Amino acid sequence: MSVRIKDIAERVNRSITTVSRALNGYDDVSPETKQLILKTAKEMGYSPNTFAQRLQKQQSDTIGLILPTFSPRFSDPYFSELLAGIGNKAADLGFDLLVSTRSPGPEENETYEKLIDGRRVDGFIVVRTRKQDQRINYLLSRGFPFVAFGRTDDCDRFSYVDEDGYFGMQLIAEYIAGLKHEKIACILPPQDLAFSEKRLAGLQAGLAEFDLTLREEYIREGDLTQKSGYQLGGELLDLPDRPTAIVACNDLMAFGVMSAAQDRGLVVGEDVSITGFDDIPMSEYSYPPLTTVHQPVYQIGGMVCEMLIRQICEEIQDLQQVLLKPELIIRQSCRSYT
Amino acid sequence: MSVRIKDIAERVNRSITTVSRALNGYDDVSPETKQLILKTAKEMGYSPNTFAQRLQKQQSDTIGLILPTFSPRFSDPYFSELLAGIGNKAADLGFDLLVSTRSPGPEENETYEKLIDGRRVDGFIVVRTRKQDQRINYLLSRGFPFVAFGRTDDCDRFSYVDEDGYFGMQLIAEYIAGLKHEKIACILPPQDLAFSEKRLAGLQAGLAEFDLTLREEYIREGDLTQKSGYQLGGELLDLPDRPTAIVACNDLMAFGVMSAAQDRGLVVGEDVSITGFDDIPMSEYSYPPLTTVHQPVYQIGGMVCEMLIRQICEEIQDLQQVLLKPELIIRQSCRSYT
DNA sequence: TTGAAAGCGCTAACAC
DNA sequence: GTGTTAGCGCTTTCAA
Repeated sequence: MSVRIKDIAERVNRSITTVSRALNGYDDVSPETKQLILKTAKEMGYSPNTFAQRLQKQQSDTIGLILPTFSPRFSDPYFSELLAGIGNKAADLGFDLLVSTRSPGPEENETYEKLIDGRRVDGFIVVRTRKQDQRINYLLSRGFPFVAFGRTDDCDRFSYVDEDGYFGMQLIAEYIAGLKHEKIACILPPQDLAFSEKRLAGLQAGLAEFDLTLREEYIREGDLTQKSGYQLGGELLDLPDRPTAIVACNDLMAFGVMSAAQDRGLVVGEDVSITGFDDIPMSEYSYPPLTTVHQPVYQIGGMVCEMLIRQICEEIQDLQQVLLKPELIIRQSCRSYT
Repeated sequence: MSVRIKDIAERVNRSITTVSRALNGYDDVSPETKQLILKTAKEMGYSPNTFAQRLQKQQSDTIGLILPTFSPRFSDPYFSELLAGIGNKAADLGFDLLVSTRSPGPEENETYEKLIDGRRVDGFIVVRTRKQDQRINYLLSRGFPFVAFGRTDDCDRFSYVDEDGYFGMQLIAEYIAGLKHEKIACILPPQDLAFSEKRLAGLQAGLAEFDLTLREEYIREGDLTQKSGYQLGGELLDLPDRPTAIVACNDLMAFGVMSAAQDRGLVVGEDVSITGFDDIPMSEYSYPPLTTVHQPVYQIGGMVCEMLIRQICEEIQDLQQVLLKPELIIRQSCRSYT
């Protein structure tokens, strides 16, 4: 039913080799033959069988992305944007994108293993890196190509793109401290994530410039969802000596905190100041609009993807390590403490 | 470097045929041989070359999903949840998921064509259906397997899962009308989308039960983003004879409308009532929490995926058409008009 | 119960 | 410039 190279060969009375060469643009085919072949191929509606090509070439022209889905309700605007960035770039460069969704854990590792063993992908993009990242260790141990979005505790052995979360939180800290807040609370990402301690450290460093420290009781650890922001923000706000500013380590949690504050009759940006991190589109339309740190997620997706593909094609050998300087986006969720 | 069936064959002194049969669980292999082969395969760390299998079997065990990304900043929590639903189900059933991201238009169609012609996928999941959907017409004309999430103007020729948006909007209408609102505005999805007119019709039908009609000047068409909700909601609120309730056709636009109202010093759920559609997680944490209609997107993703795979495997021949009854989720963004 | 051989559709080394 | 041939790794007839 579908046209093969052989069919074309028979039609033009040439060998399949010649057809193959013409199709692949080799120049050891006479112009006339080439013309003829190209023309008939088009007429017959030929298109190559991808799997035959891949089997022969021993490469899949496919990159893998395994999304860590924490909850069943994996509804994260951040990831859909990242996906678009990766997907569009991959398509531009002629690569397929194979996506798997697994929750972190042993099953996740098996998925990596399976894809490698079945030779189904040429490389991976690893997202949401952990401090000690078994996925990365595994990939490293097998010498399999990958690029990470994010660093780890030990990241001089692989290529990555990351945003400088330390610096980003420093900006937040300076901003909040500049607003004269002193009772500052923080809701951290899960501790095992690589960016968790960097953000905390940045916050502390920024605060230190103003001779401020973060009180132990003001630190909480969330899971990056609105729900946990709501819960932990509530706890913080119910403290006898309530913080006047709450720094959430991502926008989603910040929205949860806002909601908790509003439930308690507090006006966000008046009675309590709240900040986020990521600058997802929603943060421009929350009430009040959220002060946060921007991450160019779409572009990062594109960069990571391109780096990986170049690595696969061996256009680059060296490690590439990119650290982006984030930008503070001031909106209306904070005000000066008086 | 990687183990092939041939290597195992040599090791156990059997033909590759026998090895293949043992590995594939055929029962015309003696138990001992089978044991031996399985054992050595494991020892040698054998795993089959996917592309060789696929070439031979003439099927890809892969389903395709082409996400329509409207804006470069494709940040839609709805889709990440859908993706998780599809992805997890696909993995469970042993299928790969190939994801492409393209903005609607000619390029999008080429992507479908390319994947089919290269025999890279066995079927597609089509999302965000249009009234006249060229993607679906194309797939139908080629007789290529697919299942749609959503209907079209002419949808008795293919399998789909859809939520009954007509009914959903009826619920909204009845709720709003029951709250004594009369000046009710509506922000529709883009007209070319299939669910657009269904939602409008449902709204009108629900209103009609209360002898209410939708005024022409109160109808707007958005693009499903917060931004357009903000813009159009603003227009509506600036009307000399301002509506008292604004029905947005998805949650994201509803958030935009809320933000526009708040910018104008209006209290949402007091001065103006606002509703959404989808019930994305954010709608529970907006200020105020949003009254909306629930869509079980994760489950829908799973259903659609399973239907497609059954269709591919020819376990089902008949068309499957599922229409889900939605549920109204009442939160705090509306109040009785007095 | 096993094996030889053909073939899936393509590429490439080599010879002419 | 073109064709012959082998081979990518696997499955599956067919014959023994």
